[in-house]
Amino acid sequence: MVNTDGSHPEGKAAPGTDVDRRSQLVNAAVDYVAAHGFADLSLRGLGAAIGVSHRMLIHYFGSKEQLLVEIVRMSERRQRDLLSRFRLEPGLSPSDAARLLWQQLTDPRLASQERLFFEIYGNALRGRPEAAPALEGFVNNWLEPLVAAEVAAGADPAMARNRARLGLATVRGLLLDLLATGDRAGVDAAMEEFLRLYYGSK
Amino acid sequence: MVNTDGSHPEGKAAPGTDVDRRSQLVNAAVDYVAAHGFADLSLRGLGAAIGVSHRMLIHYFGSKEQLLVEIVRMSERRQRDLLSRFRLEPGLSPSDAARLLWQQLTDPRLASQERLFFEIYGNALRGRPEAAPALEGFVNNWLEPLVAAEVAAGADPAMARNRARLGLATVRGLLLDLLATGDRAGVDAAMEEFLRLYYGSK
DNA sequence: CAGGGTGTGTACCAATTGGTACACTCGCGA
DNA sequence: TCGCGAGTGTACCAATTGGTACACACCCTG
Repeated sequence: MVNTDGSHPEGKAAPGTDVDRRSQLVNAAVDYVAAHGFADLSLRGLGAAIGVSHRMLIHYFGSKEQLLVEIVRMSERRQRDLLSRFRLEPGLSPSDAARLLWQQLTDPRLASQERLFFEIYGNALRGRPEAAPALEGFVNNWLEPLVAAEVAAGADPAMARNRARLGLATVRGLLLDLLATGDRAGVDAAMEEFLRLYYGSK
Repeated sequence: MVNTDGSHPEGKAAPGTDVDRRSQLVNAAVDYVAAHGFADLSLRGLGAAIGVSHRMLIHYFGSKEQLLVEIVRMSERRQRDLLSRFRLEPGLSPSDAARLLWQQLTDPRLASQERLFFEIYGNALRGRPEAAPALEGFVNNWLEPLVAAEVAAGADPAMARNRARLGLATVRGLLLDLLATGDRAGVDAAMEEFLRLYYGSK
C-alpha cells in the first residue's frame, strides 16, 4: 500500500453509483457466503459466482478484509430485519407469540442464513477481526427487544432480563440442535416443553 | 497419490513407537488449535509451535485432512472424558448436580476448548468433511447420558428425552452467551432461573 | 468531435499453502 | 563391523491466494 491516506488506491471519493453497486455486490456476496461458507471464501470464487472478477471486488471494497466486514454487517442487518418483520400480531398470548416466532425461525429456507450466523459466531469467538465487532451484538441486540417483551407481558423487571437471556439461549441451543441433527420433531417437542415451563401453562 | 493401498506413502505398517508419537502430536495439536483456531491452521505454523517440521506432520498423518480428522476426534474424546469425570457425587439433588456441572463447564480454563467445540460445530455445519463425522455426536453423544439421568431422577420416560434435549440446548445457548459476552453474572442468573423452572424448586 | 474520468478485464506478482524428493543420522540385529 | 530401516531436516514444487499495473470500453460534458 503506497498512498498514505486511508482510502484504497482507486476511485477515491465514491460518486454515488458506486454505492448502489457496492450494496448490490454485498447482497450477492452474503447469499453466496450463506450457501458456501464464510471461512474459506476466496475473492476469485466469489467473483466467479456472482459475475464479477476478483479485481472488481478489490476495487469496490479495497481489501478482502473490508469485504468480509461488510458481509458480516449485512448479514446482521438481515437478521435484524427478520426480527423486526415479526411482532405484527397484537392479539396473541405470549406463549403463542413465542411459538409463532419459533416456527418462523425454523423455516428451512432460513437454514443457510442461520448456519452463516453460527459460523460468523465461531469466527468472532476466535478473534477474527472482521467478525469480532459482531460479538457484542450477538447477544445484546436480541436481548433488549426480548426484555421489553417480557416487561410488557408483565414480568418483574429484575426477572425480565434473566428470563429473556434464558429464552434467547434456549432458542439458539435448540436451533443448533436442529441444524446439526435435522430432527425437527424432536426439537419441536423440546421447545414445547420449554414453553410449558417458561409460560407456566400446562 | 501414487500408491494404491490406503496407507500414506512412507512408513507403511506403523511399528508402535509411531503410535505414541502420533498421539503425542495430536494432543499437542489440539492444544494449539484450541488456542489458535481451527479454520486457518497451517501445517507450518502448527509444526513450528509444537516443535516439528511440517514435513513430519505429513509423515505421521499422511495429509492435513487426516490430521484434522484426528484433531476433531481427539477433541471429542476430551469432551467426553470431561463428562465422564463428572457424576461422581452420589448424594446430590438433581438441581444441585446440574448446578455443579454448570460450574465446571464454565470454568475459564475450559473456555478455549469450548470455543474450539463451537468452531468445529460451525465447520461441520458447513460440510467440511473432516468435521462432519462429529455432527451426529454433537447432540446424541450428550443426549443419552442426560436422558438416563432424567429417567433415574424419576422423569416420565416419554418426557425424559424432551427434557434432556431442552437442558442440553439451554446449557449450550448460555455457554455461547458466556463466551461471547463474558458476562458471567448475567449468564449465571439466567441459569438459576432455568434451574428454578426445570426442577420446580422455588 | 475531443477528452477525461469511471468501470472493467487481462495479465501479472509475491507470499503462502499442502505435499514430495532426497539426503542424512541414529540405533539395532547379524 | 556392516547394513538397513525408521525418523528427520532441507530444499523444492505446483497451486492458490490477495493484491497491483496497465490497457481498453463506455459515457458524459465541453
